[in-house]
Amino acid sequence: MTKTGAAYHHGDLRAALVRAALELLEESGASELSLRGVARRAGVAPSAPYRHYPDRDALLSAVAAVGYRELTEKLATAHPSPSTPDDLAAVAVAYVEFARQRPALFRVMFGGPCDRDSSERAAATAAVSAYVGAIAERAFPQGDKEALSTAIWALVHGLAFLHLDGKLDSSDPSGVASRVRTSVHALIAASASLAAFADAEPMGRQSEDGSLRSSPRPRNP
Amino acid sequence: MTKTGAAYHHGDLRAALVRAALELLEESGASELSLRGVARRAGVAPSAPYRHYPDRDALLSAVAAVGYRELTEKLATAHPSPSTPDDLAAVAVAYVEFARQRPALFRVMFGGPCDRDSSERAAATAAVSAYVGAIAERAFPQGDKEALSTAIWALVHGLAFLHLDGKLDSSDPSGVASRVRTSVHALIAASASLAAFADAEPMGRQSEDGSLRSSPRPRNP
DNA sequence: TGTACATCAGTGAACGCGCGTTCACTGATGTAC
DNA sequence: TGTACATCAGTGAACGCGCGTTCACTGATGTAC
Repeated sequence: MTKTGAAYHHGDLRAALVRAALELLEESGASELSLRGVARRAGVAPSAPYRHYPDRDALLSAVAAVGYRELTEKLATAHPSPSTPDDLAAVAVAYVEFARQRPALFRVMFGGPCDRDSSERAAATAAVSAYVGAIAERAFPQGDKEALSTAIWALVHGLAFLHLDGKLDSSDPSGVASRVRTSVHALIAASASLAAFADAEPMGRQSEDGSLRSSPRPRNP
Repeated sequence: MTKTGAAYHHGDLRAALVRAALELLEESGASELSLRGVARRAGVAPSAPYRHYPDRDALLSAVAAVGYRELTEKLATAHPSPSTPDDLAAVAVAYVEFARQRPALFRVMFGGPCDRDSSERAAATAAVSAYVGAIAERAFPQGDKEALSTAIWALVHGLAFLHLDGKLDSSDPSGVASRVRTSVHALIAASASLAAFADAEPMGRQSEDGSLRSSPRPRNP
């Protein structure tokens, strides 16, 4: 196992290929990856990858899986256990930032159908879902958690794509961030008001504003 | 101008190519379009399209432009001038439905960067934006309209993509629709409560915010 | 410790393919007189 | 109304390209004795 230098036996070509693919995505900005291109980048014959991946799709799935893991990490770094709206907004900003900083990778992760996929990729996707779900669980202690976590994920995901596609101006990072924060706060406000009504019944003011519950629960005496 | 049959001179190859491309997208489900494939489908030599489009990208942009127009139409059909949350939700459902029914076209429209594009495409994109903006204008008469319209667009766009990518289950159309409705209502609720606070006059009934009531409205004695 | 050998992880040539684009061409159309 | 001719909108062969994948191969590694 030669640690340094390119020996005949590479050592860990499997991982090196994924690394090479990530580099290409990072550099080119284009999300099309060719097996040959990746092999070239890894300094290896075009046929070498077939020792480690049955075909191109398998390699791509491995790349996507790494992307999911890194995204999850980035979100966790933004805030390890978000509970306030500000915390949540910070996580949302991190999500969109990830998409903007690594658009090609993001497209590999989310740009295409995911069927008949590698279990590695499926697992990594599930992890992201679970993570978002957990966040929502904490942030929306009452209310229709599933609906709210879906909504917030979709909101953030949509913001990411609209910026990526140039539908929203993303030339100014801080502008992007504040747009994300504003949107998230708007969505959370709903949950907050619901919570307020749920907890604090006395609340004479605009009580009928309770009309706004997304899933009308008659939790009221 | 031979109306029927394939003469040497096609008549309106320009439009026929776009039509052929749309058909291919519809049938294959894949969003990759090749110029040669489109020409083949239109029953024409591979070089013929060059009479009408400078290159492949130009044709793709034309296709995307048609997609934008059709999307706008579909939204308008869902509700010509949405003002209540239910109206808005109906439009949102139409948006996601469009994505689900024509995933490949949707990807052509939103799947890639949009820079240096045909003016035709840019104009069509702008039209969608404007349309969404106008809806938001009506639906959120007070409050930060721009933020809210961005948020709602992103929410819906994200829902569309997550379903497309299999991140959310889209096997049951009515399930999808109700998920969309719930999410939209949740977001709108925020706007309503914010508006209520903003106006925060003594506030007997929230009479003037008429447009914002979500469906289960007057549930109060 | 040294040798024989199986297995592993690469090589590199070759395959067939479809692609975008170009080019010289030609058939059809429309216009001027 | 009929003819000459320019222009338009196609054809089809050809270009070079990079792709995914296969195959027989070979160098390096590790294991059994």
